[in-house]
Amino acid sequence: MNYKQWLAEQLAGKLEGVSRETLAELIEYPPNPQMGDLSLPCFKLSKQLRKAPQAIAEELKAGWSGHALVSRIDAVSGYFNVYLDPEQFASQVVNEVLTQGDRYGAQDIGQGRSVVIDFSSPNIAKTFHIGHLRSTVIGNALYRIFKFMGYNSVGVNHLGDWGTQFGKLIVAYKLWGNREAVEADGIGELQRLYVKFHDEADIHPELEDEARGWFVKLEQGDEEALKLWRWFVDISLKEFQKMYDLLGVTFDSYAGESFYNDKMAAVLEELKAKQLLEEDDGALLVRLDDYQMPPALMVKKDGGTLYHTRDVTAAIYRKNTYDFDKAIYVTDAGQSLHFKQWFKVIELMGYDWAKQLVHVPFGKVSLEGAKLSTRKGNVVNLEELLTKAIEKTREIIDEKNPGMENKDEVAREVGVGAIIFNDLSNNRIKDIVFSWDEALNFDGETGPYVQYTHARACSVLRKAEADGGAAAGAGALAVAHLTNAEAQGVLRELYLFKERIEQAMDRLEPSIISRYLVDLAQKFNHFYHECPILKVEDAELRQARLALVRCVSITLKNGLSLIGLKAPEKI
RNA sequence: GUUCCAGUAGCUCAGCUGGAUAGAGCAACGGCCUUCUAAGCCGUCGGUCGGGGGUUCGAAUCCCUCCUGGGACGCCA
Repeated sequence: MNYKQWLAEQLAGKLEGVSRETLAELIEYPPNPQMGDLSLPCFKLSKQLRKAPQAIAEELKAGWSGHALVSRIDAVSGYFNVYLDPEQFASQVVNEVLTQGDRYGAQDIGQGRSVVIDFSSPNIAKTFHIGHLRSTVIGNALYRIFKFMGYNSVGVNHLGDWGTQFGKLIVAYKLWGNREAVEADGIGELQRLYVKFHDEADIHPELEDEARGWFVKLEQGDEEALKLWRWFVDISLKEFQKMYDLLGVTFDSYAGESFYNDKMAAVLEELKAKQLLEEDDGALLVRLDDYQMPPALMVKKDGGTLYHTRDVTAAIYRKNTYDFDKAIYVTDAGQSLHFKQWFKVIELMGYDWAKQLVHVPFGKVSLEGAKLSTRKGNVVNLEELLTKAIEKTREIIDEKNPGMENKDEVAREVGVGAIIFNDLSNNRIKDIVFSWDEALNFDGETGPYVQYTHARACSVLRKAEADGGAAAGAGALAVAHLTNAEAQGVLRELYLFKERIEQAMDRLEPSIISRYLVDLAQKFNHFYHECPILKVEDAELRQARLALVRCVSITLKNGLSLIGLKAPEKI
């Protein structure tokens, strides 16, 4: 149930010329419960109605004919405040959560339309480090959120699997590498070869020519080059897959840069035919002066294509393949101009779906002030980070819950959860300075805190069942008992879930969910501490509180799942 | 130089796109486990919302300007 909409309907017609839609937009939640559950600030209506805000509020109060859901109304300094009946509210929220279960919060806004989400997109033969983590976890969360909202999410991992670096890698491998070492150490060895190439090329510049030569061979389909390239890709993907498995991330397509090699020529032809291409110093570009942007380079002097070319090509391909309603690109904010440029190119090509393209930028990750750089070795390897988080979790479990059965699994879910949550807990646009202490801190507003709260709720429910009482479902009739401040605080939070997911989707901001989960967990922990559940004598009250605990466990689990975290029942 | 983004408590951040007394967590200090998981709860301390103008009933939020930090700006992605 949507209370803003509901109240708007109740008030519609009471004020001349003010529509239900206008009211729905104006209605808000007061900052604290003493001021009610819903409120209509009358200031904006003041001009239109030519009355003082307080007079409008009074008028609404006087004209209020009462409603079963409402226990009290008031007009206070220009606000029309509505106090919901606590029993009705409790009953309605609890029923809704229990009935919908793991679908609580879901909607069908998308109605099956497709959203293509381009995320993660690591470079082949390079370490998967914390710099790639952001795109991966933000993209994954959006993927899940859109799905929950009725969209057909399509996850695309646009692999960096093409480019001159493969020429270098082939040269380095042939000169200094061997099969055993690469098979043993995977990306680590490939990276070592790549670094060695650069060191050697400083002394022997002719290596660069050789590398260029091998890349040309690769482009022309030379069998040896292709074979090596495929091998490098396979090895890298295998290692990436390990990370994706740990993180619980999946993709529907791994079509990366190489996939578009044979599709760019047609797009260039199209650009030419549409008279958008201009030659400048041997290069081909699309002028964007009219839009206050530098030109988009499409073809280099040497005939090579660029990432503008590839992105335009990929977008057209994806539109044709998936017929998306929206195409989302999750990359760091440094690429904002690039996206603005090629989105404009799509528009200039006459495609009205240009407005369906969105860039979702996020802030930089730095390491205690220094920029992350693979070449300088100034990176935090994601595998190392996850391993440490899992180990630390395992230690805490061994200390606090040594008798637990599936310790390894839980340690993995909580350790990885801590890392994911840490990355999603503030606005994506904010820069992050990575700190081991912070990433491995499990107190306060963290993933483990939310997971712990969920496990705690589950524990209560488990014990209730063991006591022979039916913990679930049956609480509906007695929930009228949930009228104290602590329970109402939890209920209010539970109610907000649906709205928060919608916001997270509209703003493409997973942190809204993370924040929400912390809020809900805090409210629940407060309730848990203040209100005995299993120990209350009154059977109905006990039943009602158990139902509320059930609702919290359901909602926490649903929310955690939306941002890619597991919700173990024991921690 | 042009342009984009950020600036809120000692630190990390929320603040529902203009509403009621600016909220959390961390750190510090003080309480709470013979009782449902202490990865928890309660309390104390902590703020000229970067500065200055403006818009209006009302501004952390919108506009202008300045300051500070970061990013982007034709053949890398």
